[in-house]
Amino acid sequence: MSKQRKAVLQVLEESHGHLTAEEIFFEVRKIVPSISYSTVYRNLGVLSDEEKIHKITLPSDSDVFDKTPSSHGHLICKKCRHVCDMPFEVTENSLEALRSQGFEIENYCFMAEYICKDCQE
Amino acid sequence: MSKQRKAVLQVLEESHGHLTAEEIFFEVRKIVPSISYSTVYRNLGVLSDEEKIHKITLPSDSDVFDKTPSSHGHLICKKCRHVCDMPFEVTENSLEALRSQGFEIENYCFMAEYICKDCQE
DNA sequence: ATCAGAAATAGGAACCATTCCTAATTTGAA
DNA sequence: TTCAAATTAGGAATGGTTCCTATTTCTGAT
Repeated sequence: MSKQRKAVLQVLEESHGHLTAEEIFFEVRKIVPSISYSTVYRNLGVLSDEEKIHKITLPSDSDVFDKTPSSHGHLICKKCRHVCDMPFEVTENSLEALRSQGFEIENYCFMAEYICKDCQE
Repeated sequence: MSKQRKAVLQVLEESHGHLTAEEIFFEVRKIVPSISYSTVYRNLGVLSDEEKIHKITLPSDSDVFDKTPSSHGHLICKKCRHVCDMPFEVTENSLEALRSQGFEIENYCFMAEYICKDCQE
């Protein structure tokens, strides 16, 4: 694994979990200053394909990359756009319901907007 | 309501329900041949704001516009990219579970990839 | 019916996150 | 060590969507 790819993975794993490509780019530059944007994107793609990380496409926002490789739901604050994970059982129950109706789900994206505690003032 | 906006709404309502802006543009041109792309987009935006239609952002695909105005889940075929609605109870149950955990959901997007019957050969 | 202001339009430029291209460099297996 | 395969940096290109502007079309009060 190239030092660039290693650095991309490291930044994501040492983060709180959800970063945009831009955030990753600026963090990785602290480790590999010469790295280019395209290398960050390519490695995020490779790492997603290898299922070491997970790409999340949010409506009207940049993609976000998640250190947890499997699909799971996300909650995003309508005001500050901060992303957090949805409780595991919620999505698990939905998938179970879909499976029982004959839909073999291979991958999914469940994103819900709410207003987080910090923004509720 | 301008004839352009009326035509955009009409095309969507007479469709099976899920069309991209491009598909809408070409259909609407049969009714109002002079219409421009920007007018289609602007009106899709206005109609979404007025909650007469609903915009769906799909990972790695163009946005899709839905004649059903409220949020609901979607199933998209991994091969042919055809979109259909998720059974209502599935998403309703998930939202209920989130609400019971204190998350007041205002809007959501639930999209699951599967392989539809036609593509399963 | 008239006319002023408001709303909407067509067309095209701009935006911007992401992908693609290419020549040069690095990697790792034998 | 060697050499093909993989990867890189940098920048150009892409493409869906939004924005800009001058012009046209409504609207409704007189």
